[in-house]
Amino acid sequence: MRIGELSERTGTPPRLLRYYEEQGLIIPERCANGYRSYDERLVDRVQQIRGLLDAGLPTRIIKQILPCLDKPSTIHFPDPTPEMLATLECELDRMTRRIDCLARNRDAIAAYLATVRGDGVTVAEPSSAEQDPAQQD
Amino acid sequence: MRIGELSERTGTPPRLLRYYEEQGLIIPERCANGYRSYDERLVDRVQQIRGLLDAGLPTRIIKQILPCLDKPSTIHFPDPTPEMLATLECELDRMTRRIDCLARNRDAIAAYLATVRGDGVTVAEPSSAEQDPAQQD
DNA sequence: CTTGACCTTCACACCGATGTGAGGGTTCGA
DNA sequence: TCGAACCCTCACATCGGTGTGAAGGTCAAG
Repeated sequence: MRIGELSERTGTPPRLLRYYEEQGLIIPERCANGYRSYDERLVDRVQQIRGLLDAGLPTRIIKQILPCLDKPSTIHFPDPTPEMLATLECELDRMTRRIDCLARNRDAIAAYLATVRGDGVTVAEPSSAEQDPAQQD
Repeated sequence: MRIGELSERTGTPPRLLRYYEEQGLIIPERCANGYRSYDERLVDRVQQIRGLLDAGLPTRIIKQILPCLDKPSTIHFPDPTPEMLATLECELDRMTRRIDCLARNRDAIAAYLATVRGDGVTVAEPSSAEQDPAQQD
């Protein structure tokens, strides 16, 4: 598919698709006329990229971890250098910390919302601290 | 404490502490000589801010959600407007999506690392897909 | 053939988070 | 009293992700 279609299907401006390419995150084919030609799988990949960018990872890092995340076979990466592994471990760690931070704050927001909505208890008075755990997301 | 100590204790450059103040995220006292004076609790708060920033939230949003996250009493916020609640729900949602994305990719990285490290299986050959689920974080 | 929708590259601009430095005041110890 | 180590404000620079426009090539439909 060409850039317009990928743009629509991923909700990503063409400019950004070119930017991601420039950063080495995706590598489209080229048609005879110079147009970019994207593989179907790049739809998912682009959404993955956007998600990671939104979560605060820079393209430099995303580029490093993407090759390890290809679904087909889990081991797309023949010869990972030790420093590569170290980088991955480091990022693994950072991501875990991010997740913890987000989860903690999300839960706090959820609790706040549950409280102000008066889900069984009428605001103020931090006395009892139990009710049904129906806060599924 | 003054800005230097807070800076050291949070690993945050003084410039950023001033920036966070400018953005309304923290509001230090002022000594007679004009120096900023930070409350002990701001150590945690600053770290929380940094975590959220690192997780991709802009200061504008952090400023909105911080008041709902004060530990002492969960209901620091007397009169939340409906649009405020809508904002919070929206952010709750975004954070959940971020968490999902991060968790998914983190797990994939962990799986990759487990594989290349040869944790019981010797690389290549994507044949069997089971081993002990000992990937606790 | 022309028009319009699509694509190309290039370049400049914006915004938010952060770095850095100038110019100047305060405090404390030598 | 002097110097070092703080602090202040102000302002400009950088960097990454993104927006936008100019100048031009390709292609299908009228």
